[in-house]
Amino acid sequence: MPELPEVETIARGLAKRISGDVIESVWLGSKPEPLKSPAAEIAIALQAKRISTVRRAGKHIVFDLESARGAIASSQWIVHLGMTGSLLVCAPGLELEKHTHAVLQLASGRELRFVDPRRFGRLSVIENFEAPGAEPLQIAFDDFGALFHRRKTPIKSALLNQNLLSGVGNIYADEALFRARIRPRRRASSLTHDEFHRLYNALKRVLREAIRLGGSSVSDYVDADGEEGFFQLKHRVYGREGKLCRVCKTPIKRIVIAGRSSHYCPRCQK
DNA sequence: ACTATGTCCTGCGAGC
DNA sequence: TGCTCGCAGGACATAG
Repeated sequence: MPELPEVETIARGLAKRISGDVIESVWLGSKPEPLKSPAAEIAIALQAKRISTVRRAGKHIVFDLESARGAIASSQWIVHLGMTGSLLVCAPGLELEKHTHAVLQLASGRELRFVDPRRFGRLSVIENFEAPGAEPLQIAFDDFGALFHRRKTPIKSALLNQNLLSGVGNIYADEALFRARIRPRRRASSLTHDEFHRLYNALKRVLREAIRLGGSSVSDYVDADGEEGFFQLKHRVYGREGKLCRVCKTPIKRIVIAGRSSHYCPRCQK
């Protein structure tokens, strides 16, 4: 469900609310595990650890942990929300929502819960985690171009490849391509220097604006405070098949690229 | 090495 | 009202 702006919003909300809190105990649902690391390993790694910070890396939420006694322990709890995962901070004893897979009891008395109906989300404990791809908001233009300009795959697929850029998903790929006036099926290698430049800038702008508005709430996304985002009001192509382009009034088209629905304006995008 | 396709899950809305 | 179908913001394994 969440892409970079949504994950950023969630991570900021969590950082604000639970930084400094200590994990007293851990419950992990059994079942087909949404776990990347073994359950016992995760439970042990989280137990009695202090959450020093919460931040985003690509689409991952990173909890930096340290020993509750202040000793250095550079392990990190990594949460990937998949499509439908959410992290909730709530009062203890509140009835467990269906599809709750993890509950952390915090020293402050609250609980941090991981809920994920579709179970595409993943939990793991790693040391020195790094997302494989580059951060779209950090990368320099030259590196951005170098990442893509030899690839024969559609530019849309390349944008979704997390090993290249980390954090771009289906909504923001479509929205950035519209703003850059580039069709999603274009081979990445066919883009001109000017087009790469437009795409680079469009992607940064769209991600920054989405973060400012708290992300896109298109189905059930809410941030750590239970608040919805507002960027869906700014979508120009995503989810607008058949509706009129906000720029030229041509109906927006929907096609499938690499199994993902892709939206574009046949007149504005070349 | 790079690229396209299928699969993992549950829930929801559209259409009949 | 109740059923089936198609679709969903992600990422991986597998096949070509």
